[in-house]
Order: sequence, then structure tokens, then C-alpha cells
Amino acid sequence: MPWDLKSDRPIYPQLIEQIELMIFSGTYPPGSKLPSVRDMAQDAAVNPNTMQRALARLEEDGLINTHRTSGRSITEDVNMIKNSKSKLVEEQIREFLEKMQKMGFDQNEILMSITSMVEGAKQ
Amino acid sequence: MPWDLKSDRPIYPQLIEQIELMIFSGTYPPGSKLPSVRDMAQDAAVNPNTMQRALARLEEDGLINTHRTSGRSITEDVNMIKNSKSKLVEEQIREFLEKMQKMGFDQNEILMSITSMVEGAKQ
Amino acid sequence: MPWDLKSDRPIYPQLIEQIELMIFSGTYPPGSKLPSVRDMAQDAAVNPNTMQRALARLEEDGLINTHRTSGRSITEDVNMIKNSKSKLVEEQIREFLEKMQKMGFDQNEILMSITSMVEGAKQ
Amino acid sequence: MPWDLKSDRPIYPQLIEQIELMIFSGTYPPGSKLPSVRDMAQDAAVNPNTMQRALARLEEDGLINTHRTSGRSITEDVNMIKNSKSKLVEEQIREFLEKMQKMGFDQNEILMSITSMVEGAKQ
DNA sequence: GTGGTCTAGACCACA
DNA sequence: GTGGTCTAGACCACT
Repeated sequence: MPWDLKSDRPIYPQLIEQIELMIFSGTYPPGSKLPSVRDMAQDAAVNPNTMQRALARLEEDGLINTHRTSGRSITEDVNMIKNSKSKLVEEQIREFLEKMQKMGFDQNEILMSITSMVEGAKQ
Repeated sequence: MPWDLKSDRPIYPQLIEQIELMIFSGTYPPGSKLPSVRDMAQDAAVNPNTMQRALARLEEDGLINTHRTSGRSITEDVNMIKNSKSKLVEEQIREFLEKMQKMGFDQNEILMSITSMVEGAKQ
Repeated sequence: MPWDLKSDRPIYPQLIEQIELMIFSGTYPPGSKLPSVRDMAQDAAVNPNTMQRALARLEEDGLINTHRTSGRSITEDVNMIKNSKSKLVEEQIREFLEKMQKMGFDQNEILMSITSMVEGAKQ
Repeated sequence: MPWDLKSDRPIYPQLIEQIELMIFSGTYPPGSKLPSVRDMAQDAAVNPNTMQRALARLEEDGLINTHRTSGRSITEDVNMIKNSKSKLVEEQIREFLEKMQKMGFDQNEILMSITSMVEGAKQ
């Protein structure tokens, strides 16, 4: 995983976002065990405290469970994952559309520009 | 103008973005005069210094000119505005696509979900 | 005369400097009559008040005389001009040397780099 | 460090210049850690915000890196420092020559006056 | 303790 | 009245 972290924003929300993406995309499947905090921190070249904080936040949201003895794992509640995922997707789309509309694009123009960029990327 | 400022991010970049949107959408046409810093700050319910910071950045980027004692105006360089606008549009789309792909959507799925949301909004 | 005025600094000191240079270089010889404030302002594309202010300052310094009825003229006191000039020259050189020394150039290096740039310009 | 700040010009560009000089002269070597904003501000007898502004500009220019919570350091990119330095040197010389020429000095005269002042300083 | 942001309020130069 | 700068002081997020 690339772990592209930019320094113009706090690290830990970036970690949260990227771990969420990995859960939603199935890189970390439901029920699977997560690496240790230390390993994940090292992998992301980040202070363990920071990674810890990100994981704690994900646990609050219910995406991750902590087992006293055996580390952390992704929740097995597939519906919860699905819901979180579609909530995020919807929000992404909504924000995107809003910005484009504020710049004066109507719905057809938005669809056309995104289509053309997708086509461009295919080549 | 709504000036919706969220508290999870510094204010001044949000001001920059929203003023850019107003320039790109023609709310502030090329060459038009801007209100005084103090007026804009009051309108956005923000400290004049904060608004000043945003405007200073926009001037560095060339979208705004300041006339020492007679206020600021939008640049008359329509091409510069156009370029900035398409750069922003492209970046928005690119970031959006990237996130969706990281969540496992392929290009058809992306187009379909956005289309369905656009259709939903139409009603 | 080019009248190159930059907008990152107040206009009137720039006017002062440039008029001084024109006096020191003989563009305005000792005793010669100056154009009217309005004409000079128009020539420099500047508000007449601003030009007025610059000229007033030059008069304070003694480089310019105002004759109630017949406009302004350069002082006839050639020594005064010479003194101002050499004071300015010395200051320019002193500031220049100081900066170069702060950057770690010793005197030989300073002479060499300036010589090479002069040689470069000759070609 | 003397931190000589004159009141005829905004403080923060003066801070920028002087810090640049300290970087170029090796007072702050490449990769070295800078004092905290507050310490530097106190040292220069300046408000922390003002110092912050100067440092932020230096970071934009790439001469300084900031590490979110552990202070700032000079870039380790020696070439970038070298380039900035020679750009500054060239600009200094160019501006100096231009002014001297506008006052009617030809190239020999410029070299002679600066040589004599250097010789004078040696004694 | 670090950098970053924001506010409030003041002063200045300019036209 | 305009933009620009500066100060003082506060709060926040992060490690």
C-alpha cells in the first residue's frame, strides 16, 4: 500500500481515511486480523502513537474490534461495512457535484467532463 | 453568497476556495472590483486579517490585483482565469476518481453511481 | 525615461530615487527648469499628488528650488549635487559590500564576481 | 546575530533576508535544526506571528522544512541552497550596476570606486 | 513544547 | 477610506 501522506494536513485523519479505503476495497476483508500497531506504524513511517490514535478512532466507529489478547481485527459485520462505504461514497459524490455546480457546470457538463477524463485514462 | 465555513479545517483556505469558485462561476466577473477587505470579512463573519490572508494568496496566484489605495479587482486576464479553472476542475475529477477506484469501483460503476445521483437530484 | 515603478513599495520614494538619479546623471542639469507637476505626473502615470509629494521632499533636501511664479528648477549649487551624489554612491557600495560579506564572500571574491558580470554585460 | 531591523520597511521581509543570509553563509548549515519560532522571535525582539510569517515564506521557497511537531530545519538540498544563493548574488550585483549606470558611471568607474572602497576598508 | 491559526485592535502610508 | 503590517494573546492539534 502506498501510504501517501501529505504534510499539509494532520497525519492521523489521513491514516483513518486510507485504512477505511483498504477496508472498503477488501484489502482488509471482514473479520481479518490487522498487523500490530507497531508494524503498521513502521510500514507507514509514522509514529506508533499516531497510528494508535487512528485505529482507536476506527474502533469508535465500529469498523475495527480490539481483542484484549490477540490484537485487532476488522469487524465481521458486513452490513456495517457496506453502510459506511456507501455513506462515504455518497458524500464524495455529493461534495464533488456541489463544487462543480458552484463553478457553473450543469449536470450534463459534469457527466461529460468526467466521462472524457475516464476515457482519457483508459488509453 | 452562503460562505459556508466548516470548523474541521483552517478558515483561510476555505475562503480561498470559495472566492475562487465565485470567480470561476462569474459571480465576480473578470476586471470587476471586489468589496473592501473589511466588508468581505464582515460578510463572511471572519476577522479582517483572515480574509486579508486569503486575498493575498489569491493575488500571488494572479487571480486578483490590488491597487494600492483603491481596493482590489479580479484580473482581466480571461485566459489566466480559464486556466486556473480547468486546472481546478481536472484536479477535482482526478481526486474523485482516485478515491472511488481505491474503494474498488471500476470506471463503469463510477459513472453509473454518479449518473444515478445526478438523476436523483433532478427530481 | 522609463519610470519603472514597482507596486510592492510605495510610489513616492521610488519617484524620489528616480528623479535623484536623473539629476545626478545630468539628465536634469543644474539650474534647469523642471516640467510642471502635472506633466511629470502624467509622464510617470502617477497621481499628481504623489508626484507633488516627491518633489516637495526633494526640495526639503535642497536639490530642487521652487519659484513661486515660475515652477521648479534644479539647484544651481553644483557642490550640493556632487555631495548628494557621492553620499548616495557610497551608501550603495557600502550596503552592497555588507550584504556580500554577510554571505561569506571575501573582498577578492566580491571584486571577481562583479568583474565577471561586468565583462559578461560587455559582450 | 545582530538582527538589525530598520523601520522604513516592513519587518517580515527583512527577517526573510537576514535568515537567508544566515543560511547562505553557513551560520545555519544544511539540515541543521532551527530554534523554535518563539525563541527566534524573542531573539529578534519581534512578535512570534511576524517571525512565523517570515519562516512560512522561506518554507514556500523550499529553503526550510517544517516537521509538524518537532520544529523546523534547513533543507538538506545543498543545490537548492546554492541556486538560491547565486540567484540572490546575481540580483544584488545587477541592481547595483544598474543604479550606478543610471547615475552616469561607466563600467571602469564602477570598478574603480568599488575597488577603492574595498581598499579603504582593508586598512 | 511544537507549529498553526484566529481574533481583536491598533497604527501607518497612500490618494 | 483603502490595503498592509504588527502586536498581544489565545486556542488547537499533534507527539
